[in-house]
Amino acid sequence: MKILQKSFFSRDALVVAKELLGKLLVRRDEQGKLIGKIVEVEAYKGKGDQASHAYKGETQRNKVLFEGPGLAYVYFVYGNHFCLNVTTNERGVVLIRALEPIKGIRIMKRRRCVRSYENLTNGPGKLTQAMNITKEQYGTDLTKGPELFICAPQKKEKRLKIVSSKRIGIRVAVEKPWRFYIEGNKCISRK
DNA sequence: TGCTCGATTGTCT
DNA sequence: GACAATCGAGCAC
Repeated sequence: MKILQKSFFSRDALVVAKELLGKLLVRRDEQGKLIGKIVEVEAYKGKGDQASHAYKGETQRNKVLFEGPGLAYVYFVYGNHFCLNVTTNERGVVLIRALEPIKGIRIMKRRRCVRSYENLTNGPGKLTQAMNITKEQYGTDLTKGPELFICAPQKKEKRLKIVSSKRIGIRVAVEKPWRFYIEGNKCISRK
Protein backbone atom coordinates (compact mmCIF):
# COMPACT_ATOMS: atom_id res chain seq x y z
CA MET A 1 0.00 0.00 0.00
CA LYS A 2 1.16 3.45 -0.84
CA ILE A 3 1.11 5.97 2.02
CA LEU A 4 0.03 9.45 0.95
CA GLN A 5 2.90 11.92 1.19
CA LYS A 6 3.16 15.51 2.43
CA SER A 7 2.78 16.78 -1.12
CA PHE A 8 -0.71 15.26 -1.27
CA PHE A 9 -1.82 17.26 1.77
CA SER A 10 0.00 20.51 1.03
CA ARG A 11 -2.71 21.66 -1.34
CA ASP A 12 -6.00 23.49 -1.00
CA ALA A 13 -8.42 21.89 1.49
CA LEU A 14 -11.12 21.60 -1.20
CA VAL A 15 -8.80 19.65 -3.52
CA VAL A 16 -7.51 17.39 -0.74
CA ALA A 17 -11.08 16.73 0.47
CA LYS A 18 -12.28 15.53 -2.94
CA GLU A 19 -9.19 13.41 -3.54
CA LEU A 20 -9.39 11.77 -0.10
CA LEU A 21 -12.64 10.07 -1.11
CA GLY A 22 -11.93 6.41 -1.87
CA LYS A 23 -8.60 6.45 0.02
CA LEU A 24 -7.98 4.11 2.96
CA LEU A 25 -7.61 5.20 6.58
CA VAL A 26 -5.42 2.68 8.41
CA ARG A 27 -5.25 2.37 12.20
CA ARG A 28 -2.93 -0.04 13.98
CA ASP A 29 -3.18 -0.56 17.75
CA GLU A 30 -2.87 -3.32 20.35
CA GLN A 31 -6.11 -4.95 19.13
CA GLY A 32 -4.97 -5.26 15.51
CA LYS A 33 -5.25 -3.51 12.19
CA LEU A 34 -8.31 -1.56 11.16
CA ILE A 35 -8.99 -0.19 7.69
CA GLY A 36 -11.82 2.00 6.44
CA LYS A 37 -12.47 3.58 3.06
CA ILE A 38 -13.12 7.31 3.24
CA VAL A 39 -16.59 7.97 1.81
CA GLU A 40 -17.55 11.36 3.26
CA VAL A 41 -15.54 14.49 4.11
CA GLU A 42 -15.92 18.21 4.73
CA ALA A 43 -13.40 20.93 3.84
CA TYR A 44 -12.61 23.90 6.09
CA LYS A 45 -10.30 26.58 4.76
CA GLY A 46 -7.99 28.42 7.10
CA LYS A 47 -8.38 31.77 5.44
CA GLY A 48 -11.74 33.47 5.11
CA ASP A 49 -13.84 30.53 6.34
CA GLN A 50 -15.72 31.55 9.48
CA ALA A 51 -16.56 27.93 10.28
CA SER A 52 -12.88 26.99 10.51
CA HIS A 53 -11.32 26.50 13.92
CA ALA A 54 -8.29 28.45 12.65
CA TYR A 55 -10.41 31.50 11.78
CA LYS A 56 -9.91 33.23 15.13
CA GLY A 57 -6.22 32.48 15.36
CA GLU A 58 -4.07 30.02 17.24
CA THR A 59 -5.25 28.56 20.56
CA GLN A 60 -4.27 25.62 22.76
CA ARG A 61 -6.77 23.38 20.96
CA ASN A 62 -6.02 24.21 17.34
CA LYS A 63 -2.25 24.75 17.40
CA VAL A 64 -1.61 21.70 15.19
CA LEU A 65 -3.34 23.57 12.35
CA PHE A 66 -0.41 25.95 12.35
CA GLU A 67 2.23 23.22 12.23
CA GLY A 68 1.93 22.15 8.60
CA PRO A 69 0.01 19.69 6.37
CA GLY A 70 -0.64 15.96 6.81
CA LEU A 71 -1.17 16.02 10.59
CA ALA A 72 -4.10 14.64 12.62
CA TYR A 73 -6.26 17.30 14.29
CA VAL A 74 -8.44 15.49 16.82
CA TYR A 75 -10.79 17.40 19.08
CA PHE A 76 -13.45 16.63 21.66
CA VAL A 77 -17.01 17.85 21.11
CA TYR A 78 -20.45 17.65 22.78
CA GLY A 79 -19.00 16.10 25.89
CA ASN A 80 -18.53 12.59 24.49
CA HIS A 81 -17.31 12.57 20.90
CA PHE A 82 -14.04 13.02 19.05
CA CYS A 83 -13.70 14.28 15.48
CA LEU A 84 -10.79 13.43 13.18
CA ASN A 85 -9.42 16.05 10.79
CA VAL A 86 -6.38 16.15 8.53
CA THR A 87 -4.45 19.40 8.10
CA THR A 88 -3.81 20.77 4.59
CA ASN A 89 -1.99 23.86 3.38
CA GLU A 90 -2.65 27.38 4.69
CA ARG A 91 -4.23 26.16 7.96
CA GLY A 92 -7.04 24.36 6.15
CA VAL A 93 -8.45 21.03 7.36
CA VAL A 94 -10.50 18.15 6.02
CA LEU A 95 -12.96 16.61 8.47
CA ILE A 96 -13.39 12.88 7.91
CA ARG A 97 -17.11 12.31 8.45
CA ALA A 98 -17.66 8.70 7.41
CA LEU A 99 -15.84 5.50 6.44
CA GLU A 100 -16.82 2.22 4.85
CA PRO A 101 -15.36 -0.56 7.05
CA ILE A 102 -12.89 -2.77 5.15
CA LYS A 103 -10.83 -4.63 7.75
CA GLY A 104 -11.16 -5.27 11.48
CA ILE A 105 -14.96 -5.17 11.37
CA ARG A 106 -15.27 -7.51 14.34
CA ILE A 107 -13.17 -5.18 16.50
CA MET A 108 -15.21 -2.19 15.35
CA LYS A 109 -18.47 -3.93 16.19
CA ARG A 110 -17.18 -4.74 19.66
CA ARG A 111 -16.09 -1.15 20.27
CA ARG A 112 -19.29 0.36 18.93
CA CYS A 113 -21.66 -2.21 20.48
CA VAL A 114 -23.72 -2.41 17.29
CA ARG A 115 -24.38 -5.24 14.86
CA SER A 116 -25.08 -3.52 11.59
CA TYR A 117 -22.19 -2.87 9.24
CA GLU A 118 -23.52 0.49 8.01
CA ASN A 119 -23.78 1.83 11.55
CA LEU A 120 -20.13 1.32 12.49
CA THR A 121 -18.47 4.38 11.00
CA ASN A 122 -21.18 6.53 9.35
CA GLY A 123 -20.53 9.66 11.41
CA PRO A 124 -17.50 11.60 12.70
CA GLY A 125 -18.03 10.55 16.33
CA LYS A 126 -18.79 6.96 15.35
CA LEU A 127 -15.69 6.38 13.24
CA THR A 128 -13.33 7.70 15.93
CA GLN A 129 -14.94 5.33 18.44
CA ALA A 130 -14.75 2.34 16.07
CA MET A 131 -11.12 3.05 15.17
CA ASN A 132 -10.06 3.94 18.73
CA ILE A 133 -8.98 7.45 17.78
CA THR A 134 -8.75 9.87 20.71
CA LYS A 135 -6.80 12.97 21.68
CA GLU A 136 -3.83 10.58 22.05
CA GLN A 137 -3.60 10.80 18.26
CA TYR A 138 -3.59 14.63 18.31
CA GLY A 139 -0.77 15.85 16.06
CA THR A 140 0.09 12.39 14.64
CA ASP A 141 1.90 12.66 11.31
CA LEU A 142 -0.39 10.77 8.92
CA THR A 143 2.31 10.48 6.26
CA LYS A 144 4.56 8.35 8.46
CA GLY A 145 2.51 5.62 10.14
CA PRO A 146 2.40 2.94 11.41
CA GLU A 147 -0.07 3.86 14.15
CA LEU A 148 -2.34 5.95 11.94
CA PHE A 149 -1.99 6.86 8.25
CA ILE A 150 -3.82 7.23 4.96
CA CYS A 151 -2.95 5.30 1.81
CA ALA A 152 -4.14 4.79 -1.75
CA PRO A 153 -5.91 1.48 -2.50
CA GLN A 154 -3.91 -1.11 -4.46
CA LYS A 155 -6.58 -1.64 -7.06
CA LYS A 156 -7.38 1.40 -9.09
CA GLU A 157 -10.82 2.62 -8.14
CA LYS A 158 -13.47 3.02 -10.75
CA ARG A 159 -14.16 6.65 -11.35
CA LEU A 160 -16.02 7.77 -8.24
CA LYS A 161 -19.16 9.80 -8.53
CA ILE A 162 -18.64 12.64 -6.08
CA VAL A 163 -21.54 14.72 -4.81
CA SER A 164 -21.13 18.03 -2.97
CA SER A 165 -23.55 19.55 -0.48
CA LYS A 166 -23.69 22.08 2.35
CA ARG A 167 -21.71 21.32 5.49
CA ILE A 168 -23.49 19.80 8.47
CA GLY A 169 -23.78 20.84 12.10
CA ILE A 170 -22.31 24.33 11.91
CA ARG A 171 -23.91 27.73 12.44
CA VAL A 172 -21.70 30.06 10.44
CA ALA A 173 -20.78 29.94 6.74
CA VAL A 174 -23.43 27.22 6.29
CA GLU A 175 -24.00 28.16 2.65
CA LYS A 176 -20.67 26.83 1.36
CA PRO A 177 -21.08 23.47 -0.50
CA TRP A 178 -17.89 21.99 0.89
CA ARG A 179 -19.13 18.59 2.03
CA PHE A 180 -18.26 15.80 -0.39
CA TYR A 181 -19.36 12.17 -0.48
CA ILE A 182 -19.45 9.18 -2.78
CA GLU A 183 -22.87 8.91 -4.37
CA GLY A 184 -24.83 5.80 -3.50
CA ASN A 185 -22.51 4.64 -0.72
CA LYS A 186 -24.35 3.01 2.19
CA CYS A 187 -22.02 4.37 4.86
CA ILE A 188 -22.49 8.14 4.52
CA SER A 189 -23.84 9.92 7.59
CA ARG A 190 -26.76 11.92 6.18
CA LYS A 191 -28.39 12.47 2.82
C1' DT B 1 -13.19 31.21 38.53
C1' DG B 2 -17.36 30.56 36.36
C1' DC B 3 -20.36 30.43 32.38
C1' DT B 4 -21.61 29.19 27.60
C1' DC B 5 -21.81 26.39 23.81
C1' DG B 6 -20.56 22.94 20.42
C1' DA B 7 -18.03 20.20 12.96
C1' DT B 8 -22.79 14.47 17.62
C1' DT B 9 -25.24 10.52 18.94
C1' DG B 10 -28.70 7.54 20.86
C1' DT B 11 -33.21 7.22 22.56
C1' DC B 12 -37.86 8.19 22.86
C1' DT B 13 -42.24 9.59 20.74
C1' DG C 1 -38.60 14.77 14.49
C1' DA C 2 -37.19 16.38 19.09
C1' DC C 3 -34.19 16.42 22.75
C1' DA C 4 -31.02 15.19 26.62
C1' DA C 5 -26.36 13.75 27.80
C1' DT C 6 -21.83 15.40 28.74
C1' DC C 7 -17.25 17.98 29.41
C1' DG C 8 -13.54 20.78 27.92
C1' DA C 9 -12.09 24.91 25.27
C1' DG C 10 -12.68 29.58 25.04
C1' DC C 11 -13.93 33.75 26.82
C1' DA C 12 -15.41 37.36 30.15
C1' DC C 13 -14.61 39.32 34.35
